[in-house]
Amino acid sequence: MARILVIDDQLDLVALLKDELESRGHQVLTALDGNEGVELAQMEPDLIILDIMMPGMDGYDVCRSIRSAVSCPILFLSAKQSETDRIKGLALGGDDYILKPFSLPELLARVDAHLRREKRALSLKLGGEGNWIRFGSLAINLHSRQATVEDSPLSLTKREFDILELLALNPGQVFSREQIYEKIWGYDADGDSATVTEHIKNIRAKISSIDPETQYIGTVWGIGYRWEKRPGKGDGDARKAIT
Amino acid sequence: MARILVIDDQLDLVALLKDELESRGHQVLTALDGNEGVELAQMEPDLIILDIMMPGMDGYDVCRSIRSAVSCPILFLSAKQSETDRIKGLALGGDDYILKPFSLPELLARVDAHLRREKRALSLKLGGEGNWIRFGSLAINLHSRQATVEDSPLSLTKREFDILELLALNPGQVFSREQIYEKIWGYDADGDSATVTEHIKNIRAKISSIDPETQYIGTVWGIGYRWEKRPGKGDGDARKAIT
DNA sequence: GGCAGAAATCAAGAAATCATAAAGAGCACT
DNA sequence: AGTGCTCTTTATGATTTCTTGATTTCTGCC
Repeated sequence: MARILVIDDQLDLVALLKDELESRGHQVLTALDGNEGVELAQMEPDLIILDIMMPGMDGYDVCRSIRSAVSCPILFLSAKQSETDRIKGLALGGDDYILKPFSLPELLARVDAHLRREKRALSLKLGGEGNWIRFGSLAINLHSRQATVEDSPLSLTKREFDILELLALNPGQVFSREQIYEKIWGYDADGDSATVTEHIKNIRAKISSIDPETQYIGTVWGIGYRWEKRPGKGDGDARKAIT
Repeated sequence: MARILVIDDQLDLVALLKDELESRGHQVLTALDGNEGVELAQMEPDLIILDIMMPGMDGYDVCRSIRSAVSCPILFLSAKQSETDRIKGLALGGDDYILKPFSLPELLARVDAHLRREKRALSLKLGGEGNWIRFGSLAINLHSRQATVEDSPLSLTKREFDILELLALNPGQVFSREQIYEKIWGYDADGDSATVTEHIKNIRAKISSIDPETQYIGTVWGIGYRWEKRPGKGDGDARKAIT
């Protein structure tokens, strides 16, 4: 469901949280110290649970160094009871501050609340239930997972929709096969990113069965694919036109 | 700054919060019971502080009835210490649960944290693309790996883009062929840096097909190439000027 | 003006990457 | 178990890009 990063030097606690969160269907990354945590924060987790008291780089340090790059909610975990500590944590860019020892159900509830909110904020931005997000002649409804081109419905499979969503929601941005694979299959999936190529082909085929004129998904040679904001026509060589 | 709705039947507490929040620049709406709260929630506040124990419609009821319509964060305020109450509040769509009596600075810090997060979530997704770096009439977008000269798109191959990026991001700095080769192909690549020459040629050709007037990439005789901060005109008299 | 070294140009072959097709594996639903 | 759909893998051919070496042009200097 979500990717959660747990950073804590207490092995037993990390194991407990990992178990519980995984049993709820989440993917859990764990780090046993601050440095490792900063590393793993690059994996774009959806939420971070961060212990404050750790040897070496403490939770505050970790938060400081990742906050600018990572926009997900950060939950501090700490035995520090003092009010100033709590305020410090929140002021540094934390989103919640949970006292140790904590109640596991409450922690889980808070995690859910944060994830739910993140999702809410996203869907607010992207349009709610009945809302279609439009990209030129493509329209996507994230809620019903439907897509249309020129108002004709596309019948996309799950993976195809995932890929289309990723590309269309980030118009213009280039994604390598590997990036696409990792984002959709998960960072630890083992498989060949060549399968991405195949899906791209199928998506293109489905789109062009409706609109053969326009090339929506562009190939960036040697790099990957991108959703063309201003799609090129026909057999698609914006390139030639330019050169 | 933000519009905050406070729903609580304790008049003194409401007044206190209103004062504090307003002194921090927020606009504060107040409601003294559940029904009034539901009414005011129509005003699209950015955040709601909601007491649980109120006569008549309690905080849970309020939350239930507005949650579907209001997407902003809801902070529960309650004297109920029990874990199940806290979990209930969070499960109903609340985003935080603060025990009474609370520390005012902490409450304010939490309010800030929630507002900050909301802002973060909104500004983030979708609407990126703004990452064009401009160098005079050249613009480069690292996300989409596109470059334009005088707003006309350049269609560059992978290596060409890499080289252009290296040069343009360090305007004025001279790079030898070997440096360019090493930076882009990797320190352990085996090959002839003469190929750099060829790519430079191609980049120049593509640029001058759009803007034949200006020389962007200068040759530093015996040394290498550099991006001209103040490009020389025409068929390359920049060179003389440089040497 | 002529010379040597450096850079630019050109063309063609080599290498890398992508598109396509086709077949096999996995999965859910009967 | 059988069917149908989706997903994955593999192989092949087509295309683009990169590289290389020969050749020409340019630069700085005598």
